[in-house]
Amino acid sequence: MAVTIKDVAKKANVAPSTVSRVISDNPRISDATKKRVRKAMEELGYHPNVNARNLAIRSTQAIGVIMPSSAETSLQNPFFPEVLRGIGSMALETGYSLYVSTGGDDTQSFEEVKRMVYGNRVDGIILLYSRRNDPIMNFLVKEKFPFVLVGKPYKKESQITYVDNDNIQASKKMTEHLIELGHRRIAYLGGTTDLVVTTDRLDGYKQALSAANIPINEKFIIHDEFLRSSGRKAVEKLFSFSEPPTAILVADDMMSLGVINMLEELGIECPEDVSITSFNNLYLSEITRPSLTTVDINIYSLGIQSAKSLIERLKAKDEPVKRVIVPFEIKYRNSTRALTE
Amino acid sequence: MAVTIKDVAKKANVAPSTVSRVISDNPRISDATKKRVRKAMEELGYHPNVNARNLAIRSTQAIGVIMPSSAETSLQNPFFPEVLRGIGSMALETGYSLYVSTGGDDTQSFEEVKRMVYGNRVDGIILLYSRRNDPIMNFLVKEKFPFVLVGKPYKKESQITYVDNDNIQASKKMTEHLIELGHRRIAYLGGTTDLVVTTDRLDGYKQALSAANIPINEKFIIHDEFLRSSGRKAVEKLFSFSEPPTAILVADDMMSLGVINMLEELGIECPEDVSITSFNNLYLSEITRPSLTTVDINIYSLGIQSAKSLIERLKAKDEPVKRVIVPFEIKYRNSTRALTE
DNA sequence: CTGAAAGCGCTAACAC
DNA sequence: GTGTTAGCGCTTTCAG
Repeated sequence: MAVTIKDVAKKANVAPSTVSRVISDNPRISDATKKRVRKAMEELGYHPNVNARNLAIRSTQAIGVIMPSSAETSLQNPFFPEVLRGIGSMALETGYSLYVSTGGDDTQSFEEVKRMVYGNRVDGIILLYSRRNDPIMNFLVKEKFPFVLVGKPYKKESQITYVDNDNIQASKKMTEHLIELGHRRIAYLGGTTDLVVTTDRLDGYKQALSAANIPINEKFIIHDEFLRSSGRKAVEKLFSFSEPPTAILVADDMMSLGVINMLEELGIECPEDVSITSFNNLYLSEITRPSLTTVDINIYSLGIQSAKSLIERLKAKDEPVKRVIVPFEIKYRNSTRALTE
Repeated sequence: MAVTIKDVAKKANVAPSTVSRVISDNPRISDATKKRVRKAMEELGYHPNVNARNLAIRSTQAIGVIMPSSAETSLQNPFFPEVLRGIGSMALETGYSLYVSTGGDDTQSFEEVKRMVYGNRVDGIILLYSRRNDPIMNFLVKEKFPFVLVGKPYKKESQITYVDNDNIQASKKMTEHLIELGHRRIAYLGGTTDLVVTTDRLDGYKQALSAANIPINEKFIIHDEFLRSSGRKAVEKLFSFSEPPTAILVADDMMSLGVINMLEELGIECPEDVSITSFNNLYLSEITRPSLTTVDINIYSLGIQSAKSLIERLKAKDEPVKRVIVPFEIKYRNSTRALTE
């Protein structure tokens, strides 16, 4: 087997405990022996065994990251690698490792989480999505296991540390923008209503309409899986009305791509015939045609902040529950235009 | 602390070793005691401590996944979540966990790998990219640490287990398709030549041209970061020739998006003015406009196979080095058309 | 300042 | 079939 702390101890003529202290840079060790021990470590090519260490200190220096169950095509959404990048960079900086669960179906996802929690694999967890009545989140809460949520909790908001954008506000601002451009018939296309982010964005939309005294037309509000053809019917229907929308607020960049594509098949051009606004500011929203007017939600920063909050909590058990709101910024591009009729 | 194997042993009136045997479902334990022990575990809410187990068996049941250093925008490429999904599903099935390194810069990436390897954090590693003279791969080879590569090794091919498509063939086929469509002036746009996949696809392109007796025009071969504006100059130049290309073989779907976008800004339409073929068949290649004629490289399967190969290797130390070639399939869509002039 | 020794929770001979 | 007993490699009192 590999070289252990004992080998180093022997070579440096000290006790294993001394070596251990050198590793953790304990100030009570004389510089002389420190130097000697380090030299021995060097020569032997010693590297501490993390497992043994973790067992002894009952911690793992690892955090678990839970993606939504991959049944959904959602995983192809570049949102995830991007948060991961943020989380990863913070983890690196603080010496934590990343354990990732990519899901499978809901049951498997849950199993993975149990393994992480019960098996002492990770010290804390970051949940990359928020939906109502999520069994995993309920489990984490029940077990009092440290975790932070990326997104807004469906309930028990005050008891859960989470990192989110102000999606209601962002959506409201975006809708107001459309209104300023002269649009009145504005539709909302969102994904599954299970996700809190979807309903938040819907709320913002409604608020803006109400504030502008535009009646809310329930027929203009559609929830569907727009990535697949199933969404086509919905879009077709939307434009079969005698007074179809002149603008659409779409809840996600990937979805927008799909919607624009469907529209084109129906002979409806964006932005000429209909303006589209979107969310997330994925890299591709800039290079798609038309480039998307979209809300930059700062995905990377969501990752950074969530990792930061979790790690703070792990270091100080009594760290208070907190909410971190990452600012958003609207990117004005070419998928919207003023209504001139 | 949590409930341990001893607690269960006591409660079930057996020795800890018996409990351990029940956990691993050792056939030498009578069904009666098995039942009794399981009941005790149930009642106590016992879950084995993975760290302790790992320490005892000197293994971690975890595999490390190394992404390219995230300096590159490449991480926003949905390729990664998709392989991850494949790897994850295989890992789940076999009881392995996933450790992910998201990079940071090259140095940090390397550090992470060392931590994984030396710290005994993972049993094996999957490298998600292949480039020439990659220090990480060299390190892994030198340390004789079990790993598999997604992509083709730059050298020492016979000593490294890897999972890849036949990119040369795929590229050749695609180029032939363009030739059949009547194109003669075909350009190749690829990413950094560091990546083996880039050069493989270039090779296939060249082979097809040569086979068709079309001289290779070096001015038609461009390597650049097409995601950013830097690529624009290259594209502009390409179309400033008196005889510009009528078709372009682009090495990646995301890149194709960017290229089509640039072309449009130059007033060049796809497929009317220029045909474009692409690689990867990301989900978005179907919903972009025009939808992309692209090579489906079966990303998910690349993930599955790489995990499978690694795990086989981990289970049998003497498992031979192997090469797995995942089949590709060309998806014919709307970014290409026959040349009629 | 440093050493000795007792664990952390589990597995794996080796007995019986 | 099941119990006993050493470890796995590291940390951490407690002495000195």
